Amino acid sequence: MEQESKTMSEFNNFFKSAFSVDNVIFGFDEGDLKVLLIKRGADPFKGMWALPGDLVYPNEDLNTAAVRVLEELTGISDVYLEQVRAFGAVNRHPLGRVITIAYFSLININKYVVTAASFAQKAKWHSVSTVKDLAFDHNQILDACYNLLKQRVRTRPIGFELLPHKFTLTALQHLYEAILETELDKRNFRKKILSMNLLIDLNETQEGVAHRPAKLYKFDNDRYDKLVQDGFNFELKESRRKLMAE
Amino acid sequence: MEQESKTMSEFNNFFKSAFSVDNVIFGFDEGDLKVLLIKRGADPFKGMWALPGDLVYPNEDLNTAAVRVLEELTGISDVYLEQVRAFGAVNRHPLGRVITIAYFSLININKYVVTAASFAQKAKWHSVSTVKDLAFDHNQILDACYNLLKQRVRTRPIGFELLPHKFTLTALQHLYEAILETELDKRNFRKKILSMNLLIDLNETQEGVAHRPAKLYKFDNDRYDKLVQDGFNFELKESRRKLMAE
DNA sequence: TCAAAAGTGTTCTTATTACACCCATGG
DNA sequence: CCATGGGTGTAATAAGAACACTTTTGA
Repeated sequence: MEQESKTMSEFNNFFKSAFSVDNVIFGFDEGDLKVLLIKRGADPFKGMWALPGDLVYPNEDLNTAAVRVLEELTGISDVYLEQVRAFGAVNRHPLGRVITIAYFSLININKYVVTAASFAQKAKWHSVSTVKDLAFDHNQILDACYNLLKQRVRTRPIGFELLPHKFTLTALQHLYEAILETELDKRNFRKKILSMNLLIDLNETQEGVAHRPAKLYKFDNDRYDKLVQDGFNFELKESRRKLMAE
Repeated sequence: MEQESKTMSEFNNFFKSAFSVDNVIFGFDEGDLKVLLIKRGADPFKGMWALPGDLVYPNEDLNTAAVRVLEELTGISDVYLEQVRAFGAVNRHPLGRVITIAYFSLININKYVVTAASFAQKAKWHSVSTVKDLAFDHNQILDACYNLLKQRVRTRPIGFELLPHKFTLTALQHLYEAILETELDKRNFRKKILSMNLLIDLNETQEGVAHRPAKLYKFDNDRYDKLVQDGFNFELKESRRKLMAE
């Protein structure tokens, strides 16, 4: 950062801008990857769907602001949250120079509670695959966040963040298939996932399903924390059968 | 982005902040990964080394500002440049609320020309491995950029950006070894690199070296552009011998 | 003729892929 | 007893890793 050569008045000119955070909140439901959007109640872009976000308070860290936006809207905190990048095109905001820092977060959609904020802002889950025409540059932001999610999910075991505490291997596979927009081979998927020893077999099964009940697992946080230090790999490949068929 | 519920005066309060870009400019010389730093001539942090950066002009895109900083300092434009992320801790800048957007760029160090700006700012190349005690939060920024570089270099063929137009396979291997801080097996490295068909054999050799002269290659941009569309993989692994020896 | 780096293949091991049938439950 | 999804193993292929000697040049 370098402003030595600027006069004080020049320097002050720069302080006419603001920054915001926008949060791409992902959830998983009915075999489908969802994103939480709000309907704008005022101009600009009144009536359009937009990513939840807010201006960052003068004495607030960026991450804190992103957590706050999430918490006010969903009632949830303590979730997976990651900064993606800044979006700062000059004309991205009609009311002034506002750059935004994009985050994505992964929540277990069942924990979502309708808060006053989400009610007032008409928050609603949308299938990621069908979202279009968002306010501001939010389509671009969503694309960037979704692309990073695809990459992350192949290289870090963060998919679990989108599922309930107890889940079946089939649910996990469907989650990966939804995020990666591909099909995975069931046996290879299970072999790979189980060989990582990141799942704990709960010795419980589903109840009330009209077929053989599946075993339930939970994610092994302790073991994961240990593995993280070595930078282990967590890579998933798609079934070639489906690729050939295309 | 959401500021519907704020009054105009509240809204204006937010416009008391500024943003900057900081650019981690990497070069490669004498088998060593370098970063271009400037010595600060004024407070805050007078006399300390810092990343080159500047406040973003009110009518300037973030990327444009990053390119400008690079060009003013080095005389070079049209290089590999990528945004890393924003750094926005409340107290990261002593003079006010200034968030910064970090970029990294890769330049062929031989193309670097000492500009008036770089002279005035006492710009100097430092070995990345020995940098310490930078101004502001620039150590943190450098770390983040270096980590992303390590990842990028394993998955995208961008290493060539740091080399002269014509280079030897050994030079390329040394570059990768310097960036990844590891040793690579010569035969496996060559096999892998050549099997990608991203290098063009120039049918030329080094001159004036006191040993068997190496063949010169250049990067095949056209072929790379074609491959990019499929999202091909470009992965390098280190020699296990060295890992075992540790 | 020596020093210094260039160049080159094969074997072993590990990881990935393809693939099909029986099992347990509820209705 | 049927429909539905759960659960399992093996063989073939591909990719990665280990490893050592000969070649070419300038000094």
